[in-house]
Amino acid sequence: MVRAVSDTHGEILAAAARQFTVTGYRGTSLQDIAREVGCSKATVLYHFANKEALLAELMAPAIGVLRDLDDRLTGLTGSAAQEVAAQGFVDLAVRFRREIAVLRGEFPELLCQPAFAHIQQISDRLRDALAGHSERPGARIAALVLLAGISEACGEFADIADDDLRSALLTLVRRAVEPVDAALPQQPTTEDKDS
Amino acid sequence: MVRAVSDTHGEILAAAARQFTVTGYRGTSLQDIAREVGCSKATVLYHFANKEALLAELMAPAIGVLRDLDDRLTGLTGSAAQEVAAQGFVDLAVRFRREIAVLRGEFPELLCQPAFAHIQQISDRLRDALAGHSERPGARIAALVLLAGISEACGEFADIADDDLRSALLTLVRRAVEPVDAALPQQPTTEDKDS
DNA sequence: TCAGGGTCTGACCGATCGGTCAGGCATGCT
DNA sequence: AGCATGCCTGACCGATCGGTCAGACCCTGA
Repeated sequence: MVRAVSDTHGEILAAAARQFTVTGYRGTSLQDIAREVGCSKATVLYHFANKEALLAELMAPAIGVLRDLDDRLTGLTGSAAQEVAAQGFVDLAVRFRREIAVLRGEFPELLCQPAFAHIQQISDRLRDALAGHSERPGARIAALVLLAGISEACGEFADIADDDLRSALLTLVRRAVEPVDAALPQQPTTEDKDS
Repeated sequence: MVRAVSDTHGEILAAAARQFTVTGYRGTSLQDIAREVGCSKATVLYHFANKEALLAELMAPAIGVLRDLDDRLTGLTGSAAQEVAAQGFVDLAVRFRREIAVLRGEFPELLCQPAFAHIQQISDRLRDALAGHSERPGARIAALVLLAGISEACGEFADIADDDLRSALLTLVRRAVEPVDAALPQQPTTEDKDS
């Protein structure tokens, strides 16, 4: 039967999402969330086992998409990996701007928790793919800067439509990433690494 | 008289720098810092008025250089502003990787405090300069992503020499930034949304 | 009518936070 | 000797954190 008389669970989730994006995970207390919802802190902890579980449920969709992207990257190398990584990550960042913004600055601590332990490895693989699996410092630096910058920045463009932001970010990434294939005729680098 | 028998003040500063970069400002307690130094928490608060003062003294050199860069940007427009902003910020980011990493994720809250209130405005001007003072969303997005990404990423390259990191970042920025002059001033923009 | 389960709450807990304070302990000056 | 000063500390404070718990308040089905 329809039980939508009061969707407290959903309201808590929504309030947490709002506040996490503004003040961060650690910077938001269960009290703050309860106050916005208009319930008690105990009610928040009735609907969610603990604060971490609240965050986990909030991030679940984004993490699912991230995992899908990770799967699609397996086996790809060179510019193919770069293009899939670029498109996939930009799309993910745009769609889940808010969720990504939640993690702003709290990655190191959050990744230690079991619920998010695997994200570090996925994002490492994503960075490698965006660098075309190149070992050149320039490629690795560019990939890291782009991933970090997009994660950090996409939360600030709440006023830009998804499609516009996506195309702008995609052209930026394509322009900024070191082309791994086309770089070969350019110049022989000091160390020769073939992929 | 040289009284360098025990430079507790400096030791506290060094320990705070180390811990802030690892666990962040909020994530590091005065107790943690005192433990690493080998003194009591009260000693930390004897040498520094409060936790914020500790952070302020830690960031002072970086903030000074940032202010200098801001001064050098006044009056510059177009590609000249872009180039000065790029060189200045990359140099600053490389020299003060650790200090910048401290602010990771705590910008919104820290900038509310009076000691750091002006940084937001400076970084806004820096972003505008890197965008060549263009109003195009693409230029603004690229500038923001680059600034955020470099800030976020430069702390992770502790193993790369300053000169190498600087040149890599500079080529990345020059490649990624939207050239403002090449698009010639006031183009009728036959197609601005279409791509 | 009553039993029972889902929902919600105030009161409370231990831990930790940043910060205060009175005083101990050297050292150097008069 | 007496005193001042700089450095340091343990004990303590109020506030806040995440989390627990017994019980109140529905609503529904028997």
